Amino acid sequence: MRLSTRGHYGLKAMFDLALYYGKTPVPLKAVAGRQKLSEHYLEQLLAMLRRAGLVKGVRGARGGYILSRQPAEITVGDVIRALEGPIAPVYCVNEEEPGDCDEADYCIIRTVWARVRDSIAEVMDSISLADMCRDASKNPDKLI
Amino acid sequence: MRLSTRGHYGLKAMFDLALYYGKTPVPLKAVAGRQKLSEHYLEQLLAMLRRAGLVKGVRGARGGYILSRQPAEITVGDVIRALEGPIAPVYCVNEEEPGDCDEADYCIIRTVWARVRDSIAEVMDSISLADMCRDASKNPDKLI
DNA sequence: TTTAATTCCTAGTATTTTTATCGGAATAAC
DNA sequence: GTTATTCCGATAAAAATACTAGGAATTAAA
Repeated sequence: MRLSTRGHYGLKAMFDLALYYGKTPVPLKAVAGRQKLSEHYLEQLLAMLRRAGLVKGVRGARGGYILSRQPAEITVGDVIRALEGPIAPVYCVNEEEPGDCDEADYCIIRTVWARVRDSIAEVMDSISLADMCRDASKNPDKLI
Repeated sequence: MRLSTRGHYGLKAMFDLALYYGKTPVPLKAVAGRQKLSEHYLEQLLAMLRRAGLVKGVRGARGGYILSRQPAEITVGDVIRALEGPIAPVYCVNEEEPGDCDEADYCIIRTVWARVRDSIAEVMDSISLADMCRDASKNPDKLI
């Protein structure tokens, strides 16, 4: 039950952008520097987030990235789905197009994974970037 | 957020053993045949489950595997931890020995993953093999 | 109009993890 | 002693992950 670094780094980046929401675009380099991530790698993650409609890129000097919606309108679930695909502990309980357990046997197992999936989705969908910023402002140590 | 096939196959095997609990040992070949899994691969999973103390191997002719505790005493969480390691969406919120996010920054992220972890663990720890057998007996179609 | 800062794009590659496969030794029932 | 089985260690193939590299396109500002 591991997230890949895509999800982890991607959420860091989105949180970073949320903290700067409403200001000038944030250059990739700034995010990568603060989060100590490879620029090139992070760039790919931001491309995925852009294609998913979660961020916008502003090209040219003084460009950077900005969230395409308000932080309150973007959840952890949005970010993770953009980077890791639909939430699904196993293929047969995929949120979008559940693969078919060709044999209809043993599907008690499937109900277990469905409960796990729902529980993950519920948590992720209930936390917005704005929630995270609010928590951060209560603990200044944890700010950037 | 994917489980590897180890967890998926392993839970299938444990459920299979639970359905035969109290009877003669179940040979690997029988489990593999019913679940349509590679014998050799399943053997490795059962070795992991044995080392974790969840099953016992009975060697020799008429041997096989049996659960080492009653199905009510074994949860999905036990099985998954034995096969996939401690539940942890990311290394820094590992259930057992959380890796240290050397930089103390951005750890709002960590609280998010901790909530995800707890929610997964809560579901997995609340479902026992006995619960699954009970559900199965209500839906005879889903029995072996 | 040049320069510098930046996103955007495509491709490649090294590493790690996953998913097996193989062959045989040890054990025990019949 | 034969057969059915677990147990063990090694290896290999496949897939995913995590990154690296280089350069084209775009834009602000000097």
